[in-house]
Amino acid sequence: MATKTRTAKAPRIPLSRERVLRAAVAFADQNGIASLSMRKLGEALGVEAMSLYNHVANKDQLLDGMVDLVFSEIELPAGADDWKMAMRKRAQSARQALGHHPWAIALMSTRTSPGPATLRHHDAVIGSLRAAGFSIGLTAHAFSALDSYIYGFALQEATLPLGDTAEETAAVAQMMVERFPREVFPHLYEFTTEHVLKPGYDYGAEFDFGLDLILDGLERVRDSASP
Amino acid sequence: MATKTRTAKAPRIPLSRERVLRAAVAFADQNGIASLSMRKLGEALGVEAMSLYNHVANKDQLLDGMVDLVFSEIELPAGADDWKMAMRKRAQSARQALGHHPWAIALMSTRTSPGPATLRHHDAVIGSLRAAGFSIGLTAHAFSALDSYIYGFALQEATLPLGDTAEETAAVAQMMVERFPREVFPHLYEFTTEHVLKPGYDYGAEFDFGLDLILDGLERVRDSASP
DNA sequence: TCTCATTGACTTACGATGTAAGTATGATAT
DNA sequence: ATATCATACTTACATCGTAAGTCAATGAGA
Repeated sequence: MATKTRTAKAPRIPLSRERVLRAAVAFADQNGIASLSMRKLGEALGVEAMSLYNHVANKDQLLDGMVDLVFSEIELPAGADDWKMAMRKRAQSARQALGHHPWAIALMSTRTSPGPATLRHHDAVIGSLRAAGFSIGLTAHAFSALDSYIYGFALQEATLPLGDTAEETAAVAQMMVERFPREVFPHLYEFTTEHVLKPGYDYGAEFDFGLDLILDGLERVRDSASP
Repeated sequence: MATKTRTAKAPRIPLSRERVLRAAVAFADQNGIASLSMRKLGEALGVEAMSLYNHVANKDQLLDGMVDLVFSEIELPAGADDWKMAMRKRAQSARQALGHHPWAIALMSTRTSPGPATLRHHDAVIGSLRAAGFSIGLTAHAFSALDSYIYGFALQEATLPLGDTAEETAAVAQMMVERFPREVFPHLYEFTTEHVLKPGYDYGAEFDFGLDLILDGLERVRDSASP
């Protein structure tokens, strides 16, 4: 009876804010953000719910930290690339990160205090544009347009019911045809049956089209502003 | 002792799905979506929580209905306008509706079954583009680009802490300068202090810039595709 | 080596939440 | 007057976030 309780257990890696946040992200990825509770997160970490409060002030701060962790996954614009390539890469990286964590978009829209990774990301984006000769005003335009597009696209992607496999697509098609009666929504009907549900269609591919539209437009505006 | 209980009360307007949804939207507008509960919504309607379940299947369906109600506020593209004007008007109307109900963006990203008003909106947008000579494929591009931008902008606007009044702005400025140390985030620092926090700046005005970027780009693509 | 402060995990408890199940009431139809 | 039916109310339960208090392990100073 050397020690009293809980002996012979695993040596117990101590918790940390980092570990808590990573576990929360993994949990939300698997089970959805709606079913993330402090108790279940504790369970996933082999710990009681209240222990988590030693590392995050409350659940809201946990959610803040999760969003920031997702932002930290986004590639910063590389100084080596020209601005267009740098923006394209970081946009695609952002889409990828938000695609891996579809719950992040919902969180972003309710949380108003950005974390350090988010701020670093924004700082790098602004720096990249400024270095490419964008005036402050035009940088604001570009930043707003690009980020709106990126987040909005991620939102639509998260919302779209289109599955990955062929069976999923078929099931979705069935549901859509039922919900979009040809007489009531003729254009939507044609659009989905003739295009979106056709075998080769991949909504993700739409991303680059809109992105290039914005990038080309920005380039044109920049060049016409400072000849 | 003619009747037994609850006599002499107001004649009691009966509940309806419509009335429940409208009350829910009003509640969320005033108190935020996070504090909307079935009990509080019932209270706002002078009714017990469980009575609401006679008109909505569960809370999720209530949220679905709320999103659809917001969509019903968005102006449909008018057939009389040329496509660009029609798209501009509906985009501005959408931004306005989402601005009035900032919680809607968060809901949109978690709800995958669009309601009738949402479908009607999409049908009208697709119809407007098709009528303007956009091919189905280009309509998909346009739809994706425009809606991504619109929702993303609304998301950013909902997230941005910038207040409306001068005092609010000052308070935000104070907070930002503290959180954005010049040495750590030099570009962000310059950007906020030199531009965003300057008296005349209004983030909402950025909307039209990006919108026109996309609309002009779409027009160019359409005209070069079918000469 | 012993002592003791500190850290971080555990226990208990409370009010609030979504909603299943059952009950009562008032309006309408016969 | 009676029966039917829609709709509101009551009760109950599992789960939630988290305040407050307890207890054990750790590391420093003597």
